[in-house]
Amino acid sequence: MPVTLKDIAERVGKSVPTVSRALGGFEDISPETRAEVQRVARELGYEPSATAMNLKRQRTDNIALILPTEARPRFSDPFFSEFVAGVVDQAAQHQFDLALASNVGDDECAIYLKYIRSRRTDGFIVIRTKLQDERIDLLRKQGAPFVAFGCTGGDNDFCFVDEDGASGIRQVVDHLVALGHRRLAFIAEPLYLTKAHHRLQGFLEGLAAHGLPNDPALVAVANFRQTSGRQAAKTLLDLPEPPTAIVACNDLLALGAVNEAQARGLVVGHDVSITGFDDIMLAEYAHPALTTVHQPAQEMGALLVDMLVKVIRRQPVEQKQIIRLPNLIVRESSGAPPRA
Amino acid sequence: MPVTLKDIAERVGKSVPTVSRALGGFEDISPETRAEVQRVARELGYEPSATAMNLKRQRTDNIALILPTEARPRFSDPFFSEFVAGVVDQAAQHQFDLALASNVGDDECAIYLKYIRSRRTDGFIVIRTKLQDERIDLLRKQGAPFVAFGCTGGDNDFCFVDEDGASGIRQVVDHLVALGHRRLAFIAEPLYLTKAHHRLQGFLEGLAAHGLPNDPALVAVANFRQTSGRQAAKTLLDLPEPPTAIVACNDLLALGAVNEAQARGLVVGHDVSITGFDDIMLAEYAHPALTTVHQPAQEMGALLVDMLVKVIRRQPVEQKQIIRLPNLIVRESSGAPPRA
DNA sequence: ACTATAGTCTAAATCGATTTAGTTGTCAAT
DNA sequence: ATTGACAACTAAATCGATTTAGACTATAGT
Repeated sequence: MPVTLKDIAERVGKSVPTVSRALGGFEDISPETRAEVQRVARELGYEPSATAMNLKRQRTDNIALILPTEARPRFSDPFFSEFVAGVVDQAAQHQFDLALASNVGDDECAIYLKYIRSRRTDGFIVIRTKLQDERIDLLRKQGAPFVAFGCTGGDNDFCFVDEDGASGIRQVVDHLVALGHRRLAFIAEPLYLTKAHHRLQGFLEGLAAHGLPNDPALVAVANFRQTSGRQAAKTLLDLPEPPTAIVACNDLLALGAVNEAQARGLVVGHDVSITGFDDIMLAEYAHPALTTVHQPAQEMGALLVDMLVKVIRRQPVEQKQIIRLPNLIVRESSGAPPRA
Repeated sequence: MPVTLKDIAERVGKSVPTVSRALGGFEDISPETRAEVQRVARELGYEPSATAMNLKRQRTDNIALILPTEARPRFSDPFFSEFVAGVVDQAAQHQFDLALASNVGDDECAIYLKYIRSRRTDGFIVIRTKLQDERIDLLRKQGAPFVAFGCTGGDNDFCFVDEDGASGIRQVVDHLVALGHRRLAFIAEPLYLTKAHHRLQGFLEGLAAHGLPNDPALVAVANFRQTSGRQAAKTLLDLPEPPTAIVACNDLLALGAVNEAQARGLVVGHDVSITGFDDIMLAEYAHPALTTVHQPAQEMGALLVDMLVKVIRRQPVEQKQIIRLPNLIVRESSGAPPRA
C-alpha cells in the first residue's frame, strides 16, 4: 500500500537508483528527470521507508531511555516526568525519537544488552545512576553511545549531566542553621544511588562546617515512596531527643514527613522544619509550601540529549561533564526552631 | 562489529538460511546442526538485527504517542505522566516499545502522516481528543491502526477508552448541592477538547437535575495552566453575586482557583468550595486537600495498549469502546456554604 | 537396478532503500 | 574516422534477515 521508490520509478519510466538519486539531489540527473521525479513523488505522497533507511544507514534515529525496574514510582515522580519532557522535546529538535522501554522480568542489564545487540537504538540515556552502576559498565564495555543523568562512584570518564546535590543540601543546612536549628535529621534515599549518596554527603559536610555533631541516629534511610518518608519521620520524631529540623532527600519524602508531623499535631515550619529537594510542582502547592532545592529538570534533559547526539555522531563534546549548581527555594516549611 | 547470521554461518560452515532456519526451529534441520548453530549463536552473543527484521517483517514492534503541540504543560501534567507509565509498562508486556515524539514546527497532522508513510510505527495512541479531531480523521482515512484516549463529537466508530466525565462532574455537583450550595461556577478547559465539553455538559446537566438556573456568567473558560485557573477564579469571585462553589475541570485549574481564593483571605472548604478532577498526586497533598474525581490513569493507559495491540494484529476487539465511571473523592476543599 | 521418499541443506528472491561501478549516447576535438 | 570528455542513466551489490523453490544424498520399496 505505501509508496516506494519502485512505484515512482515505474511511473516515470526510469530505474530505481535514478529516482533515488534524483530525490537525493545528485548532479548526474537531468533537470527534466529530476523535476518529473519530484512531481510524481509529491503526487503519490512518497516518504522513504524508515525501516529500509535504518537498515541501509545502520542507524535508527532513535534514542532509548530504559526505565529502571526498582524505582517504581517512576513516572509518577513528577520530577522525572518533567525531565522526560525535556528529553523528548530536544530529541525532536535533532530529529530523534525517544523510545521508552520497561523490562518485563529480566534484569535491567539484559535489556540493555538486547538493545545493543539488536541495534534497536542509536544511544542510551541512563538515569538514576548508582555508585556502582552495572548498566554503565556494560555500555562502556560494549562501546555503545550513552550519556547519564548523574555520575557514579567510580571511573567517571563518560558524558553526564548532574546536579551538585551536596551543594544543594549544604544550602539547606546553612539556611536551617541560620534560623537557629542545631539538631538536624536527614531522610535519605537508598544509598547505592549516587544522588542519595551525594546529598547525604552534603548534609554531613554541612553539619561539620557548622561544628555540629554527627549523630547516626539522625540519619534515616527510606525508599522512594512517600509512605516511607512518613515512616522515617516517625522514627526520627520518636527519638528521646528529636530533631528540630528534618532534611529530606527529595520532595516526596519530605511530604511524607510533613504528613507524619501534622498527624502528631506539630505545625510544620514552626514546631518542626522540613525541607525537600527537586522542587516538583507539588512542593509549591503543598501545605505548608515546601522549602526545597530547585532543579531545572527539563533543561537537564535537553542538555543530555544535546550531548548524546554528539556522542552518537562522534562529534567532539566540548564539555563532557556538566554539573549544575541548584538553588535553594525558601518557602514555608522551614522556620526558626521553637525555643526549648 | 555486531554479530550477524553470516558470522554464525561462516563459523559452522553452513549457509545463512540454514542458520536462520536452525534458530527459527524449522524441522528440516538435523539435530546436530541445530545444536551446533545454537551453541555458536550463544557463544557469539547473537541477537537478530531489529532493523533487518523490521524491514523483512514489515512491522516495527513499536507504538507511537505523539505529544500534542498545544497542550504545553504536557508531561508536567502529572495525570498524563501516570497515564504514560501505564502505557509503557503494558507495551513492554506485549514486546512493544513506546516511541514518544514531539513535533517541531509543522502541524500535528503532518507528523502523523509522516509516521504513517514512512512506516515508522505499527500503531498510534491519540490523546487529548477533540470534538472535531483531524488526527483521527487522518488516521482513519489512511487506515492506520490507532486507539484514542477519549472520543470525539462525531463518528466514534473506532477503539477508545474514555472516562465518563459528565458522570464524574455530576457526582461533584450532587455532592456540592447536598452540602447546601446553590450557586455553582465552572472553570472549563478549552471546549474543543472532548473531555472539557463532556465535563461542562455534566455540570449543566447537574444544575438542571437539581432545578438550578444556568447563569452563563458562572462558566469561565481557561487554558491548561494553573495561572489561568487563578485568572478564571478571579473573574468568578469578582461577580456581583459570586458563586459559593467552584467546580474546576481539572486539578491544576482547581489549585489555581484555590490560590486566588486564599489570596483574597477566603478559607477554601469553608468560605468557598473548590473541586478538581483527575486526582493527581498533588490533590491529596494540597492545602486544603482537594475534593476531586479519581481516574485510574495507569490502568487506562494499559487498557489502551491492550486494545491497540489487537487492532495492530487484526484480532477482534471484544469491547471497542470502554467508558469508565470515575469516583468522587471527597476531601477538604469542599464544604457547606457559609450562611448568607 | 530404478524409482520414491525422506531428510538436509542451499541458491535466489525479497523487504526498500543507497552506493559503486559501469554503460550508453552525444558532441567536440584531433 | 577516431578519440576523449561529458551527461544521463542503470546493473548489481549491499544492509541482515526470511522465505520459496529446489537440489542433493541416502535409504527404502518394488
